[in-house]
Amino acid sequence: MNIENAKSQMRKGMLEYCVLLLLKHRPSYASDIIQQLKAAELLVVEGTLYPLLTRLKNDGLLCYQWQESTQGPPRKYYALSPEGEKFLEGLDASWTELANTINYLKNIHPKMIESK
Amino acid sequence: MNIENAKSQMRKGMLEYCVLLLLKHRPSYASDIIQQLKAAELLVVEGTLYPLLTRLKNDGLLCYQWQESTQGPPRKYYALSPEGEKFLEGLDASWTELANTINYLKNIHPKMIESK
DNA sequence: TTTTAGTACTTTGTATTGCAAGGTACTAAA
DNA sequence: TTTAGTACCTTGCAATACAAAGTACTAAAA
Repeated sequence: MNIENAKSQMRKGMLEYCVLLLLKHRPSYASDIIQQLKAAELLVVEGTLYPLLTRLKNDGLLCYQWQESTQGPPRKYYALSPEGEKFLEGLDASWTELANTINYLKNIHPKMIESK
Repeated sequence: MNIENAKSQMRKGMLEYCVLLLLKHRPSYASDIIQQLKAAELLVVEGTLYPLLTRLKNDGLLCYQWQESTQGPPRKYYALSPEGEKFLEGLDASWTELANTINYLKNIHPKMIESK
């Protein structure tokens, strides 16, 4: 077990949330999403993102539109569906809950040690 | 895809961090850890925790000691090894980074939409 | 024309790991 | 001797991140 693996594990599950957050603000295509996440210091690769987008689309959370590009093959622009927006609200709540839990665990008062 | 599954995915990778955080403050045995995490509103089950503890021990991050119990079978108390403490510091950094990333994504200014 | 480079989407195979379910074993009370 | 409580452990399945390889379109270079 190395720290990189651990970080990768941490990203798991968060990716879905991050992608939905991005798409809420701007419909994007896969390569664009990867660039945006990279800018936010979250590394993702194609083999991770494409299946994720397909999954979210199959679940009705995303829809897409093909769009011509002046420099290369056409792009698949994904955007949140109404269900996707609702789902994202749920994830927002889950994220807040998880962040609270971790902050709580990080701040367990040293007293707990003595109470043992 | 339902919200429960998504929440479960979010917990992935965080569990390891949470368990190490708990053990930093107090050596504990598995059932105790489950109770503590439950109190922090993070659900974990035996089938998840036991393999996790074994993994962390095999990686040299945890060590344990058997201890008699007055009411039942003996308990395996786990505690952080020196490597485990270092590892936890790395996870602290990763967590902070991830939390920053997500907060950044949550607060992307609407201007980004126009700048496209 | 053919080749090369760039961009973009997709699939396959592997490894990790959360979790449900079932199992073992010890203690103590009914 | 049976039942209940506590604790540890294992097996099998499903989800999914990722590496790697593949397809296809455009445009510029040879």
